[in-house]
Amino acid sequence: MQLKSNFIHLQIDEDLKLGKNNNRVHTRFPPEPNGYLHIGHAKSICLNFGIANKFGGKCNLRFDDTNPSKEETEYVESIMEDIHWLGFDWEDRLFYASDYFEKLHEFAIQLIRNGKAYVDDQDAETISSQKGTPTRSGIESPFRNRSAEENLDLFNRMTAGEFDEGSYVLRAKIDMSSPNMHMRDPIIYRIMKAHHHRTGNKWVVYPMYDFAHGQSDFWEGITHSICTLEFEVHRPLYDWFVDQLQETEYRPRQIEFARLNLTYTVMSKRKLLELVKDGHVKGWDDPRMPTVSGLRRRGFTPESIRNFADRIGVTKVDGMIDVSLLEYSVREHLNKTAQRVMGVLNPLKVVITNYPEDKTEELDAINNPEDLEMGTRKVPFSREIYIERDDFMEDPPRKFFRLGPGREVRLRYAYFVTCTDVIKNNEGEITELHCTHDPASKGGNSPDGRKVKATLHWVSAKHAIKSEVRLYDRLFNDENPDGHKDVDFKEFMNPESLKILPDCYLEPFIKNAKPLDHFQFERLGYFNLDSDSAKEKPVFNRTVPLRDSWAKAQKK
RNA sequence: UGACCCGUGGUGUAACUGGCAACACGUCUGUUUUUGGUACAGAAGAGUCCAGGUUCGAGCCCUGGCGGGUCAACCA
Repeated sequence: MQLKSNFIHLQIDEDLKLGKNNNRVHTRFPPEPNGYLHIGHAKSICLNFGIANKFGGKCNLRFDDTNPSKEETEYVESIMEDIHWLGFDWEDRLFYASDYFEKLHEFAIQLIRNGKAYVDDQDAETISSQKGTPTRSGIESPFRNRSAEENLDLFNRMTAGEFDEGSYVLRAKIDMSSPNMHMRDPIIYRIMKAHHHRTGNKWVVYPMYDFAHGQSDFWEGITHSICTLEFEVHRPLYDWFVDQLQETEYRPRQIEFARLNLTYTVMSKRKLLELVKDGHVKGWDDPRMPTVSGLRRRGFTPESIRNFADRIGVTKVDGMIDVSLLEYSVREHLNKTAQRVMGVLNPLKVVITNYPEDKTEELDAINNPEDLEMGTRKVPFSREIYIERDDFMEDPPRKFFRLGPGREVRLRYAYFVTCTDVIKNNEGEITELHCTHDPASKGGNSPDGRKVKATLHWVSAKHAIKSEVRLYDRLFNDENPDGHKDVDFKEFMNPESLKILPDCYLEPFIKNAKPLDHFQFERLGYFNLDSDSAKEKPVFNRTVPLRDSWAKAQKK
């Protein structure tokens, strides 16, 4: 597929034209392993790996693991799985910021020697108060001007574990009166006596993001370091550190783009973690989550996510994308590829009164009208079947084309049937329908050329596979759940985001389904087999319903 | 009362070094159809935040406003 061009591609073109970095293009995707990847990360992954592809370059995977208190191996593993599933590969270029702890530490010492970094004894609160505000410049720390020797000694003792957490930090010596807060002597090393998922207890001092990121880029030979908009103000600091390292023409360049915002969803890892930890969803891969693992379990395909990422484009405009565009992308892909099958979600029994009791016929059904090469299958038909309750109305309104008393409709791939009787229980609820079929219409066409207005899906009662179907709706009822200053995003949770239908009937074909297999249940939507399935009871997730112009018309 | 960034149909993006605004989704109409799906055909919908300026000509360049976002974690 030809990827849409964007402003970053244009800038890279320009860099190439200028012959920068020996015409190399090298990007990286740098997740912090403190949570699962979400659709916003997918956008970034498609961007970074996509650039490597387009320009014949490379893209590294680098875990940004400089904060041991939040990072875990579980996250590392899920992230790698998700990237591969999305269809991208870092080959042999798997890195960690922690790979550079040694070099980073040496670099810090070099800065100290050059009088460009110093140890500060003050606590967090004091340092913060001296930082000033965006509109008022800061004041210098009383420890700012001690000697390189003293700084070196203190930093070594910090490293050796002689001090408590929070008692000392190492700061870059830049400019306390800079209009850019990030240049006001940023902290570059802090003491943390925490177990690191890779380096264990080797270190008690850890570099901050700003001190690790650009340097890691530099050492990996990254040419274009693409990140989200909120890091824009960090760029001067990124450049400042690179200035200290640069020894040849080679230089990485940071470019920022707008992160993805989707309607009716929250995207911050902190909030997603909260939903998981507090049990509002069943885990990171709950099919209602915007995580890659959640989307996968819900039945989204990598292709559809990649197409979505391409469709939404890449800019610096902080916008909000309608989830319906994501849904469109899956429908588009699944329409072309999904095996069709018939399944009844809200069953209503129908007895074909003029069909023999013991007879069963095997009818031919097309597996995918969009791809005839997928062939056909046999669907069993018998005297008792189930149809969708919504497909019958006792007193149908004008535009209702489906079954009603005395009406004739087609049962897909089977027969024309006419409703003769409506059976009710004592409460007046419809429990059963009696119909007659026209034997001449076998397969779904009448030789006399008679037309019917509707085609219904159905399942033979005695052959049906009973199964559970889970219907999902948006997790939040508000378009922008975390966009309200005074209301917690959880206030907007949709109590009906999950509806479980325990007694659905599916045609026998789905017996062979494997977890994650995609199907279109004809006239209903796209579904896939959930990992919760048991042999006796399969469980299907509804990925997304089909477009439904009847339902839409009804709303009016 | 600082710095940086952003401002094109309802939404998201286009418009190469200035040449009377294009595409996708959505919406609405029809056609086809053994899925009220898909496909196909067509329509409506912005004059590019505002005001000046440069120019034969500006969404693109300049100036000034207005609106929105980001930045004051020993998070990333």
